[in-house]
Amino acid sequence: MPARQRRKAARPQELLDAALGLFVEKGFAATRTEEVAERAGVSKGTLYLYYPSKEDLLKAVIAQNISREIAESMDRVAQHQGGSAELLRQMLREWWANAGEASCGGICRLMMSEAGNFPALASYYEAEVIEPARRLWRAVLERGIARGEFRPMPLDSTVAALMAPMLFLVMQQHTATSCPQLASPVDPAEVVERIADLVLDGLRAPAAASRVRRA
Amino acid sequence: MPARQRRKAARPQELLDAALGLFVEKGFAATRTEEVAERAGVSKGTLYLYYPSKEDLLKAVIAQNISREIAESMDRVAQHQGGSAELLRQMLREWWANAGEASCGGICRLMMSEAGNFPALASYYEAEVIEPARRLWRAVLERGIARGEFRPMPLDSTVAALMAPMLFLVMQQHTATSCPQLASPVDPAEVVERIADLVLDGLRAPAAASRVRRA
Amino acid sequence: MPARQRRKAARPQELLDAALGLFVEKGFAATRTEEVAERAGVSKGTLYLYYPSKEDLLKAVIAQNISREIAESMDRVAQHQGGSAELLRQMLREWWANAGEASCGGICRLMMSEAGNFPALASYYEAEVIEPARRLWRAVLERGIARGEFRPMPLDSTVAALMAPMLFLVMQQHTATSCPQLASPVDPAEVVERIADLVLDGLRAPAAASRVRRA
Amino acid sequence: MPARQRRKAARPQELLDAALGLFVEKGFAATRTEEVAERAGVSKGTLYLYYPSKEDLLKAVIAQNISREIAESMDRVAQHQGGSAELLRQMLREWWANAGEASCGGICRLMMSEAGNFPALASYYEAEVIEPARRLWRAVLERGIARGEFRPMPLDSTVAALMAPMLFLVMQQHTATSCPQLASPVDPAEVVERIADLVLDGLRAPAAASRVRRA
DNA sequence: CATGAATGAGGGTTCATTCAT
DNA sequence: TATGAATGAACCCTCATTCAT
Repeated sequence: MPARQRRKAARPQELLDAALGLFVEKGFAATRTEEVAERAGVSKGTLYLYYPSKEDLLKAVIAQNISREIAESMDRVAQHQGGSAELLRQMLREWWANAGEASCGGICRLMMSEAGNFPALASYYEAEVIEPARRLWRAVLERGIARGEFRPMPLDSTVAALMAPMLFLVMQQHTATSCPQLASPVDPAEVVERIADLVLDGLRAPAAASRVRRA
Repeated sequence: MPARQRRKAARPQELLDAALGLFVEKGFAATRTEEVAERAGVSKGTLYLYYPSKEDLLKAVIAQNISREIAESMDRVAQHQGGSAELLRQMLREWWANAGEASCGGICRLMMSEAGNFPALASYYEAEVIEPARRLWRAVLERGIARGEFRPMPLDSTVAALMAPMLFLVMQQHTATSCPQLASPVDPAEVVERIADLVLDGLRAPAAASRVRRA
Repeated sequence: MPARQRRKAARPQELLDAALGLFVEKGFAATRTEEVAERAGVSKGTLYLYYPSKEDLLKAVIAQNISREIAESMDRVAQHQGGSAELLRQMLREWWANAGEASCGGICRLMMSEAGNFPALASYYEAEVIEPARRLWRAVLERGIARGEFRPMPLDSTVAALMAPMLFLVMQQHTATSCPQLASPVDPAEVVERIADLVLDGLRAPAAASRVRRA
Repeated sequence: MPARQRRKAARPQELLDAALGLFVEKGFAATRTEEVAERAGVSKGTLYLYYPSKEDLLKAVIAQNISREIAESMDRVAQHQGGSAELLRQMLREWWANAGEASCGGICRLMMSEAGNFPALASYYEAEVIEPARRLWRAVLERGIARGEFRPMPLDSTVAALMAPMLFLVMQQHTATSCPQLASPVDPAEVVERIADLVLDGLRAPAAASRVRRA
């Protein structure tokens, strides 16, 4: 494969990475297309060979980066053996590990800012990211209930109650990248553990809970 | 006071209200100064008689709107009589009532998007809003521990674990205003109750907790 | 009336005049909006206070300049007293006087180049300019036939045969403004007379013609 | 000659044909070089192997297409036997047949739009196309006068008066290709006949004309 | 010769900001 | 003080042209 073609094949991903970084750091509006091109090591015009507009670039950034991560998490959950409490704690940790450090958190933040200006993008995000994630968490809760490990509970509100703090943490983490003043004063990983401690007490089936406490 | 002067005295607040609404609906970058002036019922030029730039307007919006709400919440907590669990649940509800429906949620969202571009603003926000809020929650936890109602716990991470879901909910609520696709499928007030249920189980002192369960 | 308002009232016409001149000299695509603004004595941004886009500016240029001239010519024809041959000759002269020296010729030329790119504009031009002009010429011919001055004839094709050379002359004249190489080597006014002679009198050999003249 | 070389030899003409078609349909400015290449079945870069710039391509298009057609017409005239009136009518028809349906009309239109932006091209066009055409028409008139078929006349203005409507018709015809709204409502071929009738026969009232005819 | 990825100057358009009235 | 016409820097995007392969 000639060098030129190798470059061409790599371009879209290089541009997406550059765009992701800048959109997440500075916001969509505050990022100039020329900066994206520069960070990707190409000229302004080249960007437009791959993405027809700045908005399409944003769509591609979101489309590409998120669906994949969600899908991977779902796989891991499906294969879990063992207690549901441990599974849930692991999911919390894993989400943090993925989203907190990878791009996902930045994208959540981006969507929260830009959704109003790009309704089509918001619909896509809701359908491809948020809803699958909800199903993922719901599956874990149902598993726990079915196995008698979790007490019966209203599923939808519990799912929301579990996702909310995690989503905030990943957004906060990415905000801190470009704005250290707003960084969490405690290590977010520790907060994740604390969240797990708190909610697992509330989720456990009463019998199990008392047994644990007595131990 | 003649009507003209009353108008003049009210101008800054009218401009701030207009700016708050628009910044929160559309984002800072997507809001034009002319729109702000129009919503406030003045001309484009008049805006600049009161605020020297769009950025200064943003600062004033944040400065004005938040500190007040935080201060009011702190007052209510200081005056509470009764159980700490109930106090905490009430704080969660109250925050939701205030922030979810008033402007505070929109400002959180705004800060999360714009902090990177306005570091000075972020510092101000951290010092005047976030840190006081943390002190407020910490005070409640310390009260509960001191009264034997809550078990001993790592305070900082618990505060973060409590604030995170609430902050997410208010941001989500305000996102939904301009983007219905991203609205929560469950009533956020219900999610607040569910959060309270979950974390209070985890916070209660063991003795108290087991007593509750046995009952 | 304050000076500022007087300026504002005059702006649209100043911009239209500047745009007409430049579009006609250089063509639509080759004219930069900044040039139009400069010729009108304002800055680039000001143009957009009056016309929302370059294309709308072109529409306004055409709408404004032509309909008026056509309407005036129709008036003059309606009021003519005397022989139809002389009326027709006078119309040819007048069209040349108006169109050849005023803006109309430039606009014909502009339409011929740009019609394909702006179909809506072409429809407007056909309905508001071309068709009224056809009616004007047709009216003259019908008048002559009714009065026994002209022989019966196929009207539509005769109208086309009369308009064609005149339209060419005005376009040529305006081309010559920006391109002297293509100027007519004979005075177009003389060509107009010659056209009148030909169509009124024929190309026949002197013998036949002189017999006619003697009559 | 191997196929490859035949292809290579044909390239310039294929490019010129493609360019002619597009320039005439959309105008010079609105045609992208890539479109020309695509229509000619080559890549963008290849175009530049044959023509050093878009402008040079335009020059070649004009140079190539017109001179040839003019030359052919002149030949036919020189060989004509018979009456000058019939010769002239035949020339009108032939011009229409050639120019109206072939490329010449499009090029006239193109020159009229672009002459101002390309003075060198205009000079070339004047010298190679317009002036020879004038000589052609003048020769026909002189022939008629010499044979006593046409009355003496001012030659230059008569030539202009004859060419003007024909040039307009071919331009209009080509405008109609890309803009049906501006198409002539009468068949141009019919208009050509009418032009011939008029200029050969006059617009006079039947009385005058019949006297002539009787002679 | 042929390709097509890459370039970057240039132009249309927006909008925060100014200032004459 | 209030207005709103005017400004012009900045940005998105296009496309003629180049050049490594």
